[in-house]
Amino acid sequence: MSEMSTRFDFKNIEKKWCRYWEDGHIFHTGPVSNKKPYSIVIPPPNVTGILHMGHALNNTLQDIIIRYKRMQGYETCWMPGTDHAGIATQNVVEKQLAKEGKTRHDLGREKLLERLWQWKKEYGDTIINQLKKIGSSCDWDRTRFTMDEQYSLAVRKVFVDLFKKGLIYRGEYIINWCPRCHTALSDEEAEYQEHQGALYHIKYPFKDNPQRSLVVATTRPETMLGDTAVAVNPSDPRYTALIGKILILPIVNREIPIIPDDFVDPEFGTGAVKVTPAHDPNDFLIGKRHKLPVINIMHPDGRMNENAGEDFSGLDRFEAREAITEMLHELKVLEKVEQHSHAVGHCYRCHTVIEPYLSKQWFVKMAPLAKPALKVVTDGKIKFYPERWTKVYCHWLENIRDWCISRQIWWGHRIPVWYCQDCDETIVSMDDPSVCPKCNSHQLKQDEDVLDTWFSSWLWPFATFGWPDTSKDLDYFYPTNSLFTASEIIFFWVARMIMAGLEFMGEIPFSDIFIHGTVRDSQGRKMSKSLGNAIDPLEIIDEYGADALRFSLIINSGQDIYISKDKFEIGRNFANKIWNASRLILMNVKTDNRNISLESLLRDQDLDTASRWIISKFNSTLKGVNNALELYRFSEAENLIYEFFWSNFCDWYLEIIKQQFDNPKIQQVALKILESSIRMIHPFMPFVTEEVWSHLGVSDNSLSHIKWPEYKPVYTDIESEQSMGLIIGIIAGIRTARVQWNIKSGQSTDIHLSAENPDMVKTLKNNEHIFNAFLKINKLVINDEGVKIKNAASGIIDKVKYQIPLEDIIDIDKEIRRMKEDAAVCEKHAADIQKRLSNHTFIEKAPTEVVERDKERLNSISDKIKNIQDVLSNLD
RNA sequence: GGACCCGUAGCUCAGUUGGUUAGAGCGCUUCCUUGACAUGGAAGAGGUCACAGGUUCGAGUCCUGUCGGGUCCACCA
Repeated sequence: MSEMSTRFDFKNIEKKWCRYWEDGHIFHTGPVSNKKPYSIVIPPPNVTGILHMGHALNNTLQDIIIRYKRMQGYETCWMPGTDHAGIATQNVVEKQLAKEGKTRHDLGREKLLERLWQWKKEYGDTIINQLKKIGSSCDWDRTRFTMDEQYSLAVRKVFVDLFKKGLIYRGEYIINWCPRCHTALSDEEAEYQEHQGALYHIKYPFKDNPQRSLVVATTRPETMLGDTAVAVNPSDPRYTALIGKILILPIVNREIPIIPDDFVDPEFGTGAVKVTPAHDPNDFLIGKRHKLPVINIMHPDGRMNENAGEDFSGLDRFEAREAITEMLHELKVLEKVEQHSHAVGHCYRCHTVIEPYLSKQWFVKMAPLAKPALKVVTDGKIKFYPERWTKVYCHWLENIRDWCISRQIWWGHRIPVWYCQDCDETIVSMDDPSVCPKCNSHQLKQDEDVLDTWFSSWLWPFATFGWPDTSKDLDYFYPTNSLFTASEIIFFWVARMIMAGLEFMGEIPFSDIFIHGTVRDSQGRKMSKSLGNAIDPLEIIDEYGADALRFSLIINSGQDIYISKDKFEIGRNFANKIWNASRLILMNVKTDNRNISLESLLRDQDLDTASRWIISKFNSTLKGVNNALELYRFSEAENLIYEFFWSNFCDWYLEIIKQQFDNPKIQQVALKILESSIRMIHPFMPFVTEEVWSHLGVSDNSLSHIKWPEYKPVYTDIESEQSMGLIIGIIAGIRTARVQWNIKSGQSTDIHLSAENPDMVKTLKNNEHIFNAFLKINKLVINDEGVKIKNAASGIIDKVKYQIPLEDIIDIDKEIRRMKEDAAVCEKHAADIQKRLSNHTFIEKAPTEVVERDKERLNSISDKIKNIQDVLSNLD
C-alpha cells in the first residue's frame, strides 16, 4: 500500500481510468438474451458545443443511473452522439468565412458544405471527448451523428411517410424570419422578451373628406407601407357607420377600405387596426378572410424593398421606422406617440429581432401526432419527474400549432422534394428521382431548403439503433428507459420524440423523463459565455477533479442550481476522505479472508457493538440510496452516502477500531464495509472508487461490472443501533465536558465537572467504570491548563458495551409524565370523535370523506394510546 | 392575461404520506493536530421556517389571502 499517497492524486488517476475504460471498451454492450436491458439515449450535444455546467450536470445524472443499473446486472446501453445543429453550426463556419472576407454565397452550396464537414471532422468531437473526461460511461463504439448516412435515411423516410399520410404540407404563411440568419424559424425558436417600445397613433384621412381621418395605433409604423385595409370591430359603435368607407394611406396615398373583423379589440389603442397582411400573422389571417391584397415591402435581410417606395427602399427596417415617423410628423398625421411595452421575438441563435415574414415553407400537421402523445402521458405510461412538468407538457400539446420545418440554410438534411420544371409536379421520394413521373421530363430541381434540426433529433431514440432497418439492437434496447433533460427542451425535443416514437415505432420512446434544473451563478443568472459568469467545468476538473465536479454538482442540486467555485470543495474533500479511509484500512488489514459477506459477519454473536452498528448503518444507508435513485432523488442519495461514510464510518467506526486493528474480525468488518461503500459510491464518483477498488484485492474486474451491494432487511440491527447511540451520546458528552475538567497534575481522579451539563455529570458519576476506561485507554495529557484528550472514542467500546442503563441518560420520570399527558390528550380527542361518529345527524349530513377522515383519526389515535400504554406497562 | 415554482441559520440549500428539541455544507468563534486525512478532528454561536388568517389534539409541511423573487405559455396591433 505504500504507493497510496496521502492525497488523492486525481489527475493521473482520472487519466488512467479514462483510458482503461475506453481502450477496454468496458461500456460496449449489445443484446444479451438472458439479461434485462436498460437504455438511455444522450441528449445529443451540438457539434459546436463545448462542455458547460449544464452538460456536466445532465451527463452526470445519466451516468449515475446507467452505472447503477449496470451494477445491478442490467445490460445497459447509454447511446452517445452529437447533433448537427443546423443554424448554430452554419453560423460558426460563416463567421470563419467572414474573417476571410467571404460570405456563403461566394463559396456556393457545395463548397460551404465541404467546409462544414471539414469543420465537423476537426472540432465535432470536442464535446464527446469532454464528456469522457467527466467519466460518462457511454457505449462510445456506437457514437452517432444526426447526419450519419443511416440516420439520414431515417429522416428521409419520416419525411416521405408523413407526406404520404398528408401530415406534411407546403404553404405560404407568415413565419418567424430571422433577417440575419436568412431563414425561417419555428415558433419554439422565437424567444420573446419584454421590450420598451412605442405605440404610434397615425391619422388615416378619409377619401371623401380628407379633412377628417381615422386614427390607427401601431407599434411598427414602417409596416404601414404594406397596409391594404383598416379593420374595426363590427360591434364597436364608434366605427360601425364607417365600415366600407375608403381611407387614403398617408405617404403611399393608396386607397384602402375599412373592414369589419372580430379580431379587433375595441379596448386596445384606438380600436382601429391597420392591416398589413404580408408582415403580421394576424393581419395575414384577416387578409385571407377578406381577400385583401398582400404587399411585401421587405427584402429577406430586413431592408425595405421597392414596394416601399423610393424614399425608403434600401433602408433597414429600423432606419425606415425613424424615417417614416419623421415623414408622418411632417405630414402632420402623427397624432401622438405613447410609451408601450410589449414582447418582441428574437432569434434563439443570434438574438436578432425576428420579422414576421410571408414565405412558402414546409409544415408538419401536428394535431394528429399530438393526440396519442398526450394520451400516453395522461395514461401514466410516461412519467415526468418531478411530476409538475406533466402539466406544462400537456398544455403545449393541447394548444399545438403546426411545425414549420423548412430552413433556408444549407447545413442539414435537404428536403427530399423535387419540382418538375416542365409540369410543376412535386415529387417526394425516398430515392433521388431522375424523371418526372407525370411528364417524363428530366428537368427536376430539388427544393433548396433543409429541414429543421429538430426534425432529425425527434427520431433519436430509434434512429440511433438503426431504424428504419430492423435490428436486434433496436428490438432489444427500444423503448429506452429514461431520459434526462432540462425543461427548456420539453417542447423542442421531448414532446416531439414521443410523437415520433408512437408514430413510427408504435411505442413510447422512454418511460421516465427526469427534468433537471438550470445551472446558475451565485446571483441566480443563467450561466452564459456572453455574460462571462460561466464556471468552466474543465477548469473545475483540473483544479478539483472530475469526481469532485460530479459529486458537488449533484449534492447541490435542488431545483435550479446556484453554484460558485468554492462549492466544489465538498466533492474534492469527500474524494480525499474516501481515499484516506481506504489507506487507513489497507495499511492495517492483514486478513486473507476478503470475501466474507456482511450477513455472515453479522451472524457472529460475539461481534462487538460498534461493528454490528456500522453494518446495520450501512445497510439502512443502502436502502435509502436505492429508494432515492429509483425516484431520481439524486442529491438525497448523495447526502445519505456522505453522512454514512464520513460521519458514521470515518468519524466513529474507524476512530473506535483504530486500536483494535489486530483483531481479525474487526479487520474483516472494516474491509467489508469499505468494499461495500466503494461499490455504493461508484456511480457517483467513478474514478476514486475504481482506483481504491484496484487496491482492495477483492476482484480483478473493473468496478463498473461489479455487483451493486445487495440490501438485506435482516441486516438491520436495532439493538446495536441503540447501544451505539447511547455510547456516542456518552462520549460526545464527555467531549463536551472535557475542557471544563480542571485536573491538576498527579490528581487525575479529583475532577471538577462543570455544572453546565448536569445530566452528563450525573451519568459520569454513576458510571465510574466508563470514565476509568476512558482515562486508561485514551492518551490523556495533563498540564497546567487542564486536560487534553486525543482520540476520545478510541478503544472505549469494549468497556462500555451494554453496561449503561437507560435511566442514567434520560430522565425517566419526566418521560413518563410526558407520555401520560400525551395519552390523556389523545383519549379526550378520541372520545370527541367517538361522540361525533355516534351522532346520527352528523353521519347523515357530513360528506363521506369527513366521516372517513374521522374514522381514520380515531384508528390512529387508538393505536397511539395503545402504544403508550404498552410502553408504560413495560416500565412497571 | 393564464399556468407553474420559490421565500427555512450570514450564504447555498435539505426537510418524502402533518408528529418529540427544525437539519446539512460553507462561513464565523474557541480548542486540537508529531502515524489515514488541516482537502483533518472536537466543541460552540446563529432560525418568530416571508407575513396574516384558517383546518387539526398537533402545521415548516394542508387550505385561503397578502407581500417579495423567478420561470414558462399566450396573436392584443
